[in-house]
Amino acid sequence: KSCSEKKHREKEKEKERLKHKEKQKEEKVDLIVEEESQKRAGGEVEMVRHNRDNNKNAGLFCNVCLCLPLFLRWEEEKCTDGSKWRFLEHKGPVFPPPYEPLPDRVRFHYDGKAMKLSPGAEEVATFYAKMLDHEYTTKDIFRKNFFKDWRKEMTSEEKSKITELKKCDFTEMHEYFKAQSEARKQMSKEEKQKIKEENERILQEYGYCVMDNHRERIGNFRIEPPGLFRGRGDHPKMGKLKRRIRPEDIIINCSKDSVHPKAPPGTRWKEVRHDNKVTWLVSWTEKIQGSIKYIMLNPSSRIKGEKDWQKYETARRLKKIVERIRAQYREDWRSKEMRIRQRAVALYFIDKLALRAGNEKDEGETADTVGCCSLRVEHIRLHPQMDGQDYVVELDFPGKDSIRYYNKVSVEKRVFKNLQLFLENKQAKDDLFDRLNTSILNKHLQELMDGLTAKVFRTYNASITLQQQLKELTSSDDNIPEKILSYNRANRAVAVLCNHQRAPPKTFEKSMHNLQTKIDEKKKQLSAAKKELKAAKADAKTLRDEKSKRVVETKKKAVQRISEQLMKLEVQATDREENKQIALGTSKLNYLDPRISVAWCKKLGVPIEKIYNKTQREKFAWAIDMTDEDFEF
DNA sequence: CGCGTGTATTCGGCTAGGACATT
DNA sequence: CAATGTCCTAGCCGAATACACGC
Repeated sequence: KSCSEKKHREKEKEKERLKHKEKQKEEKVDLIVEEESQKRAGGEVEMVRHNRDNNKNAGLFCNVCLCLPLFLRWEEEKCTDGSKWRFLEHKGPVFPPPYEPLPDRVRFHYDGKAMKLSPGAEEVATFYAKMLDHEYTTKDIFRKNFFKDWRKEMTSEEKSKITELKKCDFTEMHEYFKAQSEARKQMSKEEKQKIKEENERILQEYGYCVMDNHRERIGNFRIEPPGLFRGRGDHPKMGKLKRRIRPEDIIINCSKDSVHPKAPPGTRWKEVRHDNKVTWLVSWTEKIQGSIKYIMLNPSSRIKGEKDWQKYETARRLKKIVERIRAQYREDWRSKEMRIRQRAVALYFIDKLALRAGNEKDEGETADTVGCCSLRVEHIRLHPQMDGQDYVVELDFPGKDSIRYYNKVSVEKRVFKNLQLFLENKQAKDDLFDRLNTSILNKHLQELMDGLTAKVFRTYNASITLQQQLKELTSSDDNIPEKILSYNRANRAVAVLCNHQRAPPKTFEKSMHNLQTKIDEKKKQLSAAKKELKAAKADAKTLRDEKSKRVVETKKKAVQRISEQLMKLEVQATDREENKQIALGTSKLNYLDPRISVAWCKKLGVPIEKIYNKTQREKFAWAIDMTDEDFEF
């Protein structure tokens, strides 16, 4: 059933494409562009080796124009004046549904007594009730912040009654929501299908915009629903109320000459502006940190893809001069000036350890996390000698998202001596690099290379590591599962470098155990199959007829198949074990030049689908499209 | 062997956190 | 140089999907 539905959808899409293509032809855009691309194919643009007719990735092209490979299209449409688009039309954001008061039977209790809350107070109470079995609700700061904000939503009567959170009993509400989500799971197929269709309708209406001549997918077209703020780590604002966003809070950005999005009936937007120097479609101010939130396009869009491409091109430019930069910062370790020594040592950390830049943060407003430039004395320990190594630096600090960075590295003597110097006469809370911040560092980097900033080192080191590791680990003789294991190992080396950690999956032990059982069974199966093969061979030798020969062949094949399956399982087990606490996704999505992976796939005959799933292929369409097997980062 | 059902795994949405440019 | 604005990076978690299993 679902298969025929898929086909149907495909057909629909195809129809739409054709329609759009017709339109394009009418405007003669296709023709002009075609000629232009022929001209370029002559030489100028390095990457133009593309033959449209041979292209198997037709589905990757813009579904409006279907005219050109992405990167060529981008070339065509390039603007130099800093404007990000010429035309932008969209339908505005989708708001979350309004609050539905609880049925009367679901009661809130205060100090043991049932109590009906006013709708405003009740809504906020449900936010808390929904989180009851989350660790957050055990934290003092969370509870304190929640209670304070909740009281602001109460009527004066409620306010005078409800004075202590610990006398509040939300369990009935909690049970109610659990039952609700259970009921949702138990819904019939038809009901589920209906919901799916409705979501699809909303996606089609609000999930796309037209930017310049293309229909592009929007990233997050839904306004964030109200709830309780969940900061990460020890966030001083956790538990605060995130208010409902109203149309009056929202700024719309679109073309003057587009059909402007309509505010919901009886409301109006805060503002409609037409700023083509920015890429966002909708923005609002979030009241907890006072920061601005945006609705922007999906990673598959031109505007994101082009930027991504550019990011990797910058990293490749760094590759060309990185040795020179290294020579220089080594030189700077002996500078007369403290600020230069600090800059040079910090840059060494950023380069060698792939640390983030480390901007200052406002104390008290955010969790206490640091990066390179904001490291403090308490985050570093020096060991002239440790584990048989000289000059060991021990780093231990909370990084982005309060993920712990812990590492012991042996450094050069000069770095070590400098660090000792930086630490002299300082307290635990003092900055390690007191004469340095990200702005100073980036200003310096800018002078070394156009577009160079601290984060380019992270991108560069991640990508170059992947390329090296792939070269080192894979051989063309390996079979596909082995190649994929090697790819994952290369990917893993990068994730370790960038400190991309995850909590071990809750079911890790169990799933590992299951896999082991499967492996044991396979082994038994294999030895049985081998035995059978032997017997068959013996039969064939004595009987010498066609039939027994055929039996030998089938048994042979069975043995082969089973041993392949076994191998696959064993590889899978290794891969999973090694991946216990490491997240590969972040580096794959944000740090690894996709062209490295695409080239590797082509060279080794690995289908790209084994490396990138559908979303990833959409995001990296430009790379899949332009890269051939001898691409070098 | 196909089918429905329950369970493990993967995906992608969500939204916070950070880098860096601009004001 | 601090504040603001923009957009990229991040892990978590529920939903979707793949897979195993029994009939």
